[in-house]
Amino acid sequence: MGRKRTKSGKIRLAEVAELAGVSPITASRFFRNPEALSVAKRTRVESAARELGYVPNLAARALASQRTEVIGVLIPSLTNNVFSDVLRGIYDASEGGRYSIQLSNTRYSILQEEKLLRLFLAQKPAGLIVTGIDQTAESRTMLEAADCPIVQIMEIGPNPVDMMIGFSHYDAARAAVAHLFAQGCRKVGFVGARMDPRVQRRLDGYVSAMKDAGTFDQRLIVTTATPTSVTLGGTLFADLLARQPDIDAVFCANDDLALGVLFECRRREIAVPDQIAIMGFNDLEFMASSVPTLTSVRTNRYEMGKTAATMLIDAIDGRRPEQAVLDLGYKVIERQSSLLRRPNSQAAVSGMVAG
Amino acid sequence: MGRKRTKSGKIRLAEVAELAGVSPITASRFFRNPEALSVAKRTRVESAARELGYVPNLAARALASQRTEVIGVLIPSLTNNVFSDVLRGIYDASEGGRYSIQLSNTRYSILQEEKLLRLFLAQKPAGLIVTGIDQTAESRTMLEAADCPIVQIMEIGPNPVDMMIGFSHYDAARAAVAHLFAQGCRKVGFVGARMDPRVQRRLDGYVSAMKDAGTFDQRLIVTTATPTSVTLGGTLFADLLARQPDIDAVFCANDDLALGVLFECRRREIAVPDQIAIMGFNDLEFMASSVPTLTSVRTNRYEMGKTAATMLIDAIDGRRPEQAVLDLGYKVIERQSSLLRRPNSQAAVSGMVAG
DNA sequence: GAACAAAATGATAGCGTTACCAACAGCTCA
DNA sequence: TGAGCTGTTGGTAACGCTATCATTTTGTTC
Repeated sequence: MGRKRTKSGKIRLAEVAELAGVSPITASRFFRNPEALSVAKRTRVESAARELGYVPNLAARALASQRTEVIGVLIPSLTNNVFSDVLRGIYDASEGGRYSIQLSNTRYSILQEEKLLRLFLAQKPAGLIVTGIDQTAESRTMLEAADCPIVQIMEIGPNPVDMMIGFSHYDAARAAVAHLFAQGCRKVGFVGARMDPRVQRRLDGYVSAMKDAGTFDQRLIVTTATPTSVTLGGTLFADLLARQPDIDAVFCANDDLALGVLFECRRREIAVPDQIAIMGFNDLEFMASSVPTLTSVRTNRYEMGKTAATMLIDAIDGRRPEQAVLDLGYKVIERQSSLLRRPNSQAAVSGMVAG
Repeated sequence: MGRKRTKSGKIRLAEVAELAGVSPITASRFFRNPEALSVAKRTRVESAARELGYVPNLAARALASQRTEVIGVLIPSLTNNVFSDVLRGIYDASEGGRYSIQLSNTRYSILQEEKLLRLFLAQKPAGLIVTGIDQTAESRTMLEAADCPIVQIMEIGPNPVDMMIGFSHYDAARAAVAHLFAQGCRKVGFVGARMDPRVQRRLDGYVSAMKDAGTFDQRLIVTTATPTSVTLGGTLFADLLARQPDIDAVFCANDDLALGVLFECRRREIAVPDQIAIMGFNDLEFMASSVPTLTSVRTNRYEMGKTAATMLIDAIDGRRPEQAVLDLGYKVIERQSSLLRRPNSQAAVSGMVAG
């Protein structure tokens, strides 16, 4: 009896095996572990597959092998530029490989995250990338019980579930404030929105640096749970000014806010940096382009995503990374908006950088 | 013989059926079409499933039913704000439903798109969302042969593959230029980057409007294939100025470029809008916040994504939309950067809006 | 060249679900 | 009363692949 196609005319593994003159299971091995075949059969299966245009059926593979080739990614927001850079890194690293990315956004809610986690884990993903270190106890338990590699991204902290890549937002904020102090600023305001755990830790870093310098004042802090935006930066800054007209610098929890502050200064004809210095966080592209250019803390977001996905895939394939926790560091990028007393200093203050 | 669990301890449909006292196939029907069961059995299956914490095995379902519950989404870029808004709409619309989103980015390459399309179609997706109307002939053939609903997003044009949702970039650009003319501008420059098909059509709209007014001059156009950025806006504007110092307006193909132009004007102490009017495209959030505020053309990106996904899911479930092509229109948002002779006019010029 | 180990290959039996068709109950209508 | 519906339920056989273990082939050693 000749080869029999499936109804839909699709090529199955059996057809490839028949053309190659091997058993289906040998053909199957070719796609999973080519080295296990003799060179002769390897070539035969390869050309048979190409000739027939064989495409493996992932559903059948998943059912038979009891695992999927899906990497789940949980991020808080699809809109935030910060995450789109990370995402790009993740997609770039996974491209061309056997694993596909399944993306979901938690909308900055750890309960939503827990729900999605449950959903993901039910599908037995090959690996998982989750944002941050502030999961619910229930999520934490699920993650620890999951039998797949997991990478926590965006920040580092104690007790990683598995692997971890990011940097210390606390330290980065301290470095930012230290830079402003070095420029001669004393009354440094803080403007923050959304106040997710990482922004909160930046605030903590700011508070500790201010306390160290003996210049801490609760009234210098303006925050809101509202999602961040450029417009909001202006609004919050206006609030801050109304309360504390004599501030000499503003540390913004992100660059959008910083841009909003800059615009608000322009509207009010406040000279930047002469009257007020401005500092952002993340170093988005536009920070180097504004007038004046805006000082920020550079974070390696693309690299973070790319490395996270690479580490994860390696771990899935049984190649555990040497160090499970990777600190990608940060770097204060000094620009016009904060250069006061030392206008010619263009040196950068770096955080710890691993790798 | 009692119920026998699978090795992994997972609950299968068979266990649910046994507890409910029905056959597996009846239990299966409960999850796909509850109305087909009698009320008694429906209740029994439902509580059995809940009691056992049953989660369907998607791989088995896909294998048996010969189709997946995956919606493929092909977009050119993960970084571009424009697409992140669209994506958010798509995810919001699909959330909680049975379909999951599989995202890939084509990096603005129609060859990459063709490759990804082939990959996607091999998995028999439930539906497909693709960006734009400029596929390769091969892609077009594959799309037309695909036995799933398809939505083309971002723009509208003739010969939809299936469904289509977007707006006319050509008309939107013409409306933008018309607004500038109405403000008394004559020498309107064009600044564009990346030059993907939609930007190209905006350029075409600009050219046609300029020709209609008899003010067209090839030297007023500065474009590059480089990815867009704020910094690039400044650079391109500088090129334009060097060539045509006497322009009185700039129409930017997107808002990032417009912001870059604004900064460059500030650097050169060019008064906006008095010396040069600026107009962007997309109306990103910061446009309303800059100094001066920036005129732009608002496009309904979130709604586009949300509606596209909703239409697609409806079509998958057999509820075809009344109209296969949806024009979401656009709206010129007049702001300070372009208000010259009629500084108090805040009226908006709208494009055709369907739905 | 026999004995053994290692590498390569194959046969069989599922993986958990749904498609397909058959069977049956309850109802309407003549 | 029974033919003919309609609505509901179940039995059987895939879906296309891989895990497991058995078997064959090849290589190595003395």
